[in-house]
Amino acid sequence: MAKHIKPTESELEILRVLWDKGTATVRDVHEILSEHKDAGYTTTLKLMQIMFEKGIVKRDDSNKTHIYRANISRESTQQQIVGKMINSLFGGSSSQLVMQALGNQAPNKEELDEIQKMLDNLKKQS
Amino acid sequence: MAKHIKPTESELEILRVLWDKGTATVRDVHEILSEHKDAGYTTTLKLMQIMFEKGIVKRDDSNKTHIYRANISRESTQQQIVGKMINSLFGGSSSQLVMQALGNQAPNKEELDEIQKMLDNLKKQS
DNA sequence: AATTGCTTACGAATTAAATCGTAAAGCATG
DNA sequence: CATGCTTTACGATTTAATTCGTAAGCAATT
Repeated sequence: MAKHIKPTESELEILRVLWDKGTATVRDVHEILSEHKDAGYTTTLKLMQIMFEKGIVKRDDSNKTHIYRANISRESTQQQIVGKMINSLFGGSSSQLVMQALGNQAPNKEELDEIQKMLDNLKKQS
Repeated sequence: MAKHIKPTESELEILRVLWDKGTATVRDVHEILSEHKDAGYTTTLKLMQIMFEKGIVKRDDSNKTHIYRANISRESTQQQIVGKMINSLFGGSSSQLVMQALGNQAPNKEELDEIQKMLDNLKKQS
């Protein structure tokens, strides 16, 4: 079940773009990345080719300019990474992570309500 | 203020031992790590020497067998890593991370209460 | 004092990630 | 069809992290 796929830091940056846009060419991705990072076009290309080989992204290569999309979901990736972090950095205690995140950077009113709702649900079950 | 120190995966494993025990020799650390990982003794030694050069750990070398301790706190390291993750994976929304963590692995009753307390505090402020 | 065992130091090899240069192919336009 | 622009492919280099082999020092034991 667990896909054991661990995107690297750079791969995550690319995935974020693909998750946001749905589909994108190498150039699309590169333009967005280069706002905050400077690496050549072929670097982005190469990374996306490697991601394709790994199965992290899919692509439509029926045209000259290939069109990429993510092949792993944002949610499952978040879950994987958060889960690993809970274990490696918080001794398996998710509440420790929650406290840290809340203390770190407080959410606004709507977000607080959302969290409260989730908390109420969990309380009912326990 | 921000120390811009980014421990690697292996360094984090060592830090966890040091945070737990307070002080430890290379052998102490190695014994614990080798329960779950197999790498030679000198590998652990080398890593800890590098961490010393980087300033991540301190050591008392007044005796032949050096005694190490962490030089960055568990809390600040957690904060740094969680903060980075919120930005890179959750678009800056800490509540998204919180929801993910809670859904991932539900805390027990006491932990839920603790989180509730924290939430109440945040609500008062907003 | 020789042997054994544990320690640190340190160079070197390995592995993995990221970067880039160059070539070849497609396609539009003069 | 030649020129120029954009694309992919791919090998090579660079950089960083991890791993290990070997030497040297020190201390206890024989």
